[in-house]
Amino acid sequence: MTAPAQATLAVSTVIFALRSDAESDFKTLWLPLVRRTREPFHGQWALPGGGLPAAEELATAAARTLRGTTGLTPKYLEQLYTFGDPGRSPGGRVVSVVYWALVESDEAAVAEVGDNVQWFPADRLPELAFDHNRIVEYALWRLRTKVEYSRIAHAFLGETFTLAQLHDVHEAVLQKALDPANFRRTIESSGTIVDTGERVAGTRHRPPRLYRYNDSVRAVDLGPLGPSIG
Amino acid sequence: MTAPAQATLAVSTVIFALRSDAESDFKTLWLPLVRRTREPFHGQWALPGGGLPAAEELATAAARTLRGTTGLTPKYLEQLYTFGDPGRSPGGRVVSVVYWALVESDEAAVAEVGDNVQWFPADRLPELAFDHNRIVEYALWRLRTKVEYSRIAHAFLGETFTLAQLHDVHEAVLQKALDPANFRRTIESSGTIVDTGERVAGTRHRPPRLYRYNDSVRAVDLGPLGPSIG
DNA sequence: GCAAAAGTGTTCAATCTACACCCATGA
DNA sequence: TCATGGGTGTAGATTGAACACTTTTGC
Repeated sequence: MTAPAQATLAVSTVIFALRSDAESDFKTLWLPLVRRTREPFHGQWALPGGGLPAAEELATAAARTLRGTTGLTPKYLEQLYTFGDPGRSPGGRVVSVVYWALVESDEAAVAEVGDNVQWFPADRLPELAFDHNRIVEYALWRLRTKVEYSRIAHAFLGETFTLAQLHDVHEAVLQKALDPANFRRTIESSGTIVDTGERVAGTRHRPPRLYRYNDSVRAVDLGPLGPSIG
Repeated sequence: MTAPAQATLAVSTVIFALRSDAESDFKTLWLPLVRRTREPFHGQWALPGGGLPAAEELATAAARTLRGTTGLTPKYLEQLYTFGDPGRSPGGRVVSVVYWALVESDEAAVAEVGDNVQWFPADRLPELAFDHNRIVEYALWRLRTKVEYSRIAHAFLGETFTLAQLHDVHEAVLQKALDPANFRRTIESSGTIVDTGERVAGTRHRPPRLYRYNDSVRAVDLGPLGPSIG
């Protein structure tokens, strides 16, 4: 008997950014997809990714893919799940280690990047190649769950940010209104942000404080594996 | 240039059971390890597992390994993490998809199984092969975290159980005392267990009720991927 | 002063925690 | 009837949601 071919190993990444959306009061989640240039699923949209180079870390491969697709660097990157059903890829088994990432929401970067890369709103995706629709749904669930108990929303923002901006990010991700007063107290008492002492000038109302993320609490978000994940 | 060999895919499983322990008031967590019969790490203890057969589901491979090692069937099985550092295995890269499982704590089954399989207390392990000590630590963290917000502890018990038994499992996993009165109310109001109407006779005190796990809430434990995982 | 958003205070209800106490059985 | 664990009640503390209110700026 002939030994069946070993499964192929691939790394894919679900990349989230926030963007203003004409169809919604909230900002909404967007993600970049790449058009497949060969079979199977030729011409359909798929998650960015590819085979795993022999000497590359899994997380590094995910970050490289992300940079190659969007030109951006992930502000947050975490392993999501490994999908390996024998039938998920017609024509040869592929086991995909999937990561999910948050990137800073620069409006310019979320524009069209090229013919074969395009950003889509996460809740209005076309039919994707392979089982990628299911993967994105799971990534969305993880993002929404984690935003509630962890403090990762700042990854959508720049180095410093106002509480109102962070508030808007939480609202956009969770798709529900959050009381600004209670939100402020919850975040402040969590110790995850630090007052920079600066304020934003030039608004036509009371100038808000600028905060910075407190790096010393990051490890908690990921559990024991945290420190080793970029 | 020669293309470097593709990484090898393996599936390993961290298997937890509860067992009485002379050195502790609580029951403690034990897990089975297998002695390696070849290099690398020849003679050292390692997590049960092996290469992924070409046509086998990941979770099925984990369950098969579990059965082969312990003769038991998992009451709970979930993917833990995929470990793929290029340097984690001397002599050829191995990417390991690791599962964790809970099995019913039959004292007999947790006895010595053979020369090359042995159960160890989870917090007093020898130095294991590869990065397996780190993997077990992560699995322990996941188990303890998940017992608090999910209701998986019943997987250590039989079909029916008393609240005192479930209480003892929680105490053993979390390694701290839990008020029996409050524990009862928390579990009862969660809707995860159902009163069978039966009681345990023959105790020399008030006979406790027997409960059964409520299957209809299981899906919540695993999120959107739940239903497809055995 | 006025509009607008920043930021604070306060109330009420829900939940958690600790612990007192009653119940049902075997010996 | 007593010892033992099963099971219930309840007061106080903590947390969370709702919303009125005060502050600080630009115009």
